[in-house]
Amino acid sequence: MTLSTKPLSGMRQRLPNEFNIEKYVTEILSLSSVQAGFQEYDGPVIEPLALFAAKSGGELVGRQSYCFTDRGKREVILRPEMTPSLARMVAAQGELQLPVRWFSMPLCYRYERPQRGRVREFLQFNLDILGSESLSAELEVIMVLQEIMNSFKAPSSIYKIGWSSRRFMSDALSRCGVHIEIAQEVFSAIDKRDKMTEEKWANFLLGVCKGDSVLTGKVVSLVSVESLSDPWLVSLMAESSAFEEVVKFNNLLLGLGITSAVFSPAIVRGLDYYTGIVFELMDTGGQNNRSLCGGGRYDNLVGLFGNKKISGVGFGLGVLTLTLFLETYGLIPNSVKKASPADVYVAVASKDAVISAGLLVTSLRSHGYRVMMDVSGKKLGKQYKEASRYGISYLITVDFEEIDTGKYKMKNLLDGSVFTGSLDDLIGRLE
RNA sequence: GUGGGUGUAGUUCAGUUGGUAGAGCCCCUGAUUGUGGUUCAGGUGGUCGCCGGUUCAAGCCCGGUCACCCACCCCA
Repeated sequence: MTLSTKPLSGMRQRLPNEFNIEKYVTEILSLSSVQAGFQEYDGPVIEPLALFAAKSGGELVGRQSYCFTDRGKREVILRPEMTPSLARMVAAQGELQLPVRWFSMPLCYRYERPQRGRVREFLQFNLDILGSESLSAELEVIMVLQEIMNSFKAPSSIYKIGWSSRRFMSDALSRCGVHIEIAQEVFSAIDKRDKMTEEKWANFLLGVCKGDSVLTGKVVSLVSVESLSDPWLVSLMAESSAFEEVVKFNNLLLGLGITSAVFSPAIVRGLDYYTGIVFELMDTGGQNNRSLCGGGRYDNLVGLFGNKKISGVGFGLGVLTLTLFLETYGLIPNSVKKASPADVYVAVASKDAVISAGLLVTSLRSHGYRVMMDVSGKKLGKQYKEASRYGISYLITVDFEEIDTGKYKMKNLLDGSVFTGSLDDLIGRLE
């Protein structure tokens, strides 16, 4: 019986070229975080099931997780997301200086059927601020997100950061007359709005509201609101602190000129632990239906581990979904897609020249160049071909003549020019 | 978990009303070339996903099964 050449469904396996692209993406994410004063952390891949059962949302743990009983009879789970682990880490550090600004690039696991932009093992960039209740924390996090998109040279026309507030929506819905018992269902219905036509959705909502057409009409107006100064909304939300917060946050965004951030009352977010401002990053072109990034404020997560009350705000961003987004808009530079593995290829003309070639290679490497030496033992023509296929710019041939004279022939494979000189000459010639 | 689609060479795909398998690219060899890129000549490579059925005959028709892709669900 022969083994399959494929990895398990949805599991990551990347060839060097694909790896290069992923590395380009993750490095920009890390760099943007570091530039904003965030520090990197990591946590365990395997966690107790209870950590997620408490707060993540039923479906995520119930149906979409890799969980099993380990040899010590513990119920464990391959982490489907990072935030609960983060909350525990912060809760455990009594002396931590708050607020903390941390980021991470964990592999996460979800047992779902794979499709475009969704696999079972995926990198999810996470960036959080814990221990600040100020709206500045939300603002800071969105500023970083904006800076990330700028670093990828993504024009603001191709994406938007939609945001809303859970607290505001709860308040607004109850002012519309939505009974607390169906509030959760209404939330979930609102979340589905983009998935169907307006008519269909209105009908669906009518069902959730148990046929109350007046109520349905109000909810429809609410999620259709485009401006925070909409008179109907302003009068509905009179003296609402949640509304004041939303208005204040909107002004902060306007003040900073973050125009890609748009108030969108229909954004709810699926994870149960979000409490305040929530946001997500979406492709406006419709090419990538999945949100690239989702986040918001969670107030009570750290409280699971004791009496401490620490509020946090942050987001998770799928490296795969982001990469797909960048690829559909041609934002992965060619230099990344076709990165050559070396600056110089050292061709070995005969077996007896190996030692001399090796010495040359060592010397060039010590000068900081990426140098590949032939290991095929094939004739020179083939070695040229290999170097050229790798996209390597320079090729140095080593043969008896070179060994005797100490002068090497270096060919520029891009323009075909040949240069002859000593090792020092060559180094001077390399960029 | 639900629905749709596709499985033929390393890869992208053709394959007629059923008659024993084809192309481009890649790869290999040789010639040409400024020792690689160009051009030319030649070549390797396939239990047609798997199992069963119909038939004189199945890549093609039928049933089953597996795998992958896409969408829903959920979410990154």
